[in-house]
Amino acid sequence: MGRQRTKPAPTPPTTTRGRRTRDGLILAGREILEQRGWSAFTPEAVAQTAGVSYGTFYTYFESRDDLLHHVVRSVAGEMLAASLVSPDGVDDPYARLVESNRLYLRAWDRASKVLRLVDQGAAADEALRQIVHEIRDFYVGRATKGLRRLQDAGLANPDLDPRLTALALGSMVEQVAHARSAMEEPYDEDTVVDHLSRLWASAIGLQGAPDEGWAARARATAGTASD
Amino acid sequence: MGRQRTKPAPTPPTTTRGRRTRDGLILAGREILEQRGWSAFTPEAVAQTAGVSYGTFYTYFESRDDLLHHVVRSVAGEMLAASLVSPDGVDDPYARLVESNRLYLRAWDRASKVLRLVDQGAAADEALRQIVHEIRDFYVGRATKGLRRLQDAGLANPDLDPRLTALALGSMVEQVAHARSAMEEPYDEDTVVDHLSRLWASAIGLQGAPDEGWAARARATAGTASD
Amino acid sequence: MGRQRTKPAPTPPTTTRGRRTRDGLILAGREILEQRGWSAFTPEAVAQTAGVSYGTFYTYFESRDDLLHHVVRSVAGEMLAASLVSPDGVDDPYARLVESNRLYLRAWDRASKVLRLVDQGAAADEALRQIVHEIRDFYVGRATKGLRRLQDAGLANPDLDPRLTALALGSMVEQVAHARSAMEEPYDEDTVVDHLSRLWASAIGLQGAPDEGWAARARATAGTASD
Amino acid sequence: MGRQRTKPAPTPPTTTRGRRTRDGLILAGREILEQRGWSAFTPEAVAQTAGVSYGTFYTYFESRDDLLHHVVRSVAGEMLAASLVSPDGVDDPYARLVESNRLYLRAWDRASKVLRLVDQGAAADEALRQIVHEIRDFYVGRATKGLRRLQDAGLANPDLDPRLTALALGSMVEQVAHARSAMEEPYDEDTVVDHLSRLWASAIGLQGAPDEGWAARARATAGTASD
DNA sequence: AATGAATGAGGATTCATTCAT
DNA sequence: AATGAATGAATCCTCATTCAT
Repeated sequence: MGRQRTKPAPTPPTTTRGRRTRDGLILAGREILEQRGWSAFTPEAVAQTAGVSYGTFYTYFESRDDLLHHVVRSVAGEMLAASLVSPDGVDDPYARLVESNRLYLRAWDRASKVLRLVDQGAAADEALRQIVHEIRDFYVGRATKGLRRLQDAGLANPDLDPRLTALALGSMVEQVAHARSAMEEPYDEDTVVDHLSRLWASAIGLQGAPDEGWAARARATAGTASD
Repeated sequence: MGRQRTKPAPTPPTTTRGRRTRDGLILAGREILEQRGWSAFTPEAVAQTAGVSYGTFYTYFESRDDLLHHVVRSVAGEMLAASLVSPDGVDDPYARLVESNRLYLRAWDRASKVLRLVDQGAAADEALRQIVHEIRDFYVGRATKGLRRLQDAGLANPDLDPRLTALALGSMVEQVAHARSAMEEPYDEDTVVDHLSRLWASAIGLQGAPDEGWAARARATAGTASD
Repeated sequence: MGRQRTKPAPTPPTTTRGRRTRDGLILAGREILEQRGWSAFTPEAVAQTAGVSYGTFYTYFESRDDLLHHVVRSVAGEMLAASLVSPDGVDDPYARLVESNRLYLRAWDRASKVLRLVDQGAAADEALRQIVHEIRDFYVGRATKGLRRLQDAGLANPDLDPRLTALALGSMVEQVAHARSAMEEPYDEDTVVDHLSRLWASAIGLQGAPDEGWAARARATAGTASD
Repeated sequence: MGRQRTKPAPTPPTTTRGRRTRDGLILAGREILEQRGWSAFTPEAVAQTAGVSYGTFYTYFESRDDLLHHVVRSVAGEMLAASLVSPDGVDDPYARLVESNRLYLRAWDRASKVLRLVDQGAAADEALRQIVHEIRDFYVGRATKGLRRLQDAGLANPDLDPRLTALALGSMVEQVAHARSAMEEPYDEDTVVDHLSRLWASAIGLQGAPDEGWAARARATAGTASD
């Protein structure tokens, strides 16, 4: 009796061809967001980039926002993948830090463009903003735990609030990743990872980190000089 | 013959009332950008928020992008003001670092929302993106010079690339400012400034910084323990 | 904090010009519905018929359905007006019946096209269908009361269910009005009103109605014949 | 040269299975029109309701309008069947009237939804509207002939125009059928048929009809009262 | 200066129909 | 004969901007 009024809600494709088209659209959408920004993210542009016709877009997505959801989820998935890879096989804390920073730098590099659009309120969708927050929380949470472990082991400065410190140093990585991708002549990845890791290590007073020696030498020199 | 002027090309207001209306529009535009994002930044919404009628908007601004220019310039001005205030009267490097971080934290807090929109390519206007880059450059440039001076004075780790380090630590402050303003229960400002400053100081190995002692003590303890 | 997401909801015009434009759109919409049916009822066609530009439509109406609401309300208003005019000053029940039928014939004539579209589910809007039902109910309700009064006064057949009878005879008027307007060569109004009234009167056995004599004469004749 | 055929032009199904699928689609189309209106009458919805896949629709029908044709023809067929059943075996005019009204009430009940859609100009197809007119004409024509016969036999009021009267009373039946099917708690069929028949009979002054006596009694009473 | 109505190009979405499998 | 993905013209709606008062 009651009349149906909800849109058919595009069904997931059943055939291989369908899945390929759909994935192509998501990928195209992501590329457009990354390279040309929100204002270029139109169904028409996405369809064209994916090499399909205009209406095909709506065979797979309810709306432009629906595609955005899928793109964001795809990006979020990559970020989380970067977190999980982080190898526990390595013993040396500094080496692990370097590895972790490299992964995150890469992950944020690709992700930040898309995630910030959402953050900026491009789409008026609370659920999306939630996803972005969760990613940051996950990232910071991981770093917080790592720092706390080091502090407990007496390998890092115990006077730092682990969470706030993790937030600050994680922020550093995120924003550097973003800034780097906007540069005309970006710093070389190794250089950036090296610096970020050394700064991070020194900031938390990590025992056995590369720049650890400098302070001692400096004090020694200063002592000599002042004598 | 006579010059053909399609558009009246809004003249700067001559009366006090005019100036007040104009400033009100700029302020309204800024508030909307900060609180509701780019998609809410419509001439109609701005006019309504400023409490004037729809058409009045175009009495003062050529276009929506024109207003955006003014908003961005206003924000940029605040950022630069924060830089200039930076007190040279203080002698202690760490104290100056704290003061500087506090000012930037505040400045980025307000500015980041607006500047990132531009960064995101909200407006297809190269000139605007230029302004944003200049602000960042100015900020990083200042920090770079400061760091170099410290290195030259033997007060900071000379093995760090000054520019990349300044970029990284400046990024930390910027992103923390942004993250803080998005939090439900933000950290208290003093706490944040304190942590950022200590992390910054430790990261560059600043002589005489609060956490300097920890490394020595840790080594001593470690030495004792291993004996 | 919460972001606003409801459409501005077009404000009623404040100026005379605005009101004129708005009324023109409603009128144009009604004419299109009456003359060219639902499928021709597009914002573009309405605007063009009203002699205004495309976008002006949306200055006054949220959507095509919004305009339909206004059109239906306007039609409904006319139907009700027809009911209220019905003169109580006339004493003779049959004369009043004729007057009433004439008014309803005219009212249904114009209204039926529009109201049936709604009835047919052109717009998926329950509220509209409700309005149509209310009009019919009002009409039938009036006729029901009139019949009951006549029955109580001994002037109409008391064996008839007043409501069902009112529904049936009212239906007759409505459908005749509709059928007439669809004819190539419609019956003349006076003829139709005369017939409807006589049929209605005879159907309820109204005392003093024009055809009352026939039955008696017929019986008399029949009697004579059979004699 | 060879005939160019853009479209395969659906052939009538040769297999039993094919016929069943085709009939299922027509039935599904009809149900959708009756229950959910014109706007829900999409090839997709029809196919889904019939339980076949999307593209199968076009295996059997050239277009949506093609299916509509078939549905209308099916409905029209039922209406005509109702007319033909009308039993000439019954002698009593009133009894025949009752039987006829019952059949038409049922037939219009189902048919009116679909036929009115066409009438409303849902499909921009003149041929369809023609079919609807023919049905009404047939119906009214039958009633006209019946009435004329009664008048000639001295059994009905000869002062009524047979065609206009048939139109009016037929309209009554049609519209009551339609109104009844839209009611929450419809009147019971027997009650409706009884009332429609009595009203019809009284309206034409049918000799020997149930309410005939009332007028005489009323006059008698009135006479007595006035004495 | 101020107002608010008017404009129309641009963008999102629908859906009848076609096509490859 | 059946399937469901692909197509794109047609349509609804938005909103930056212009204009008459």
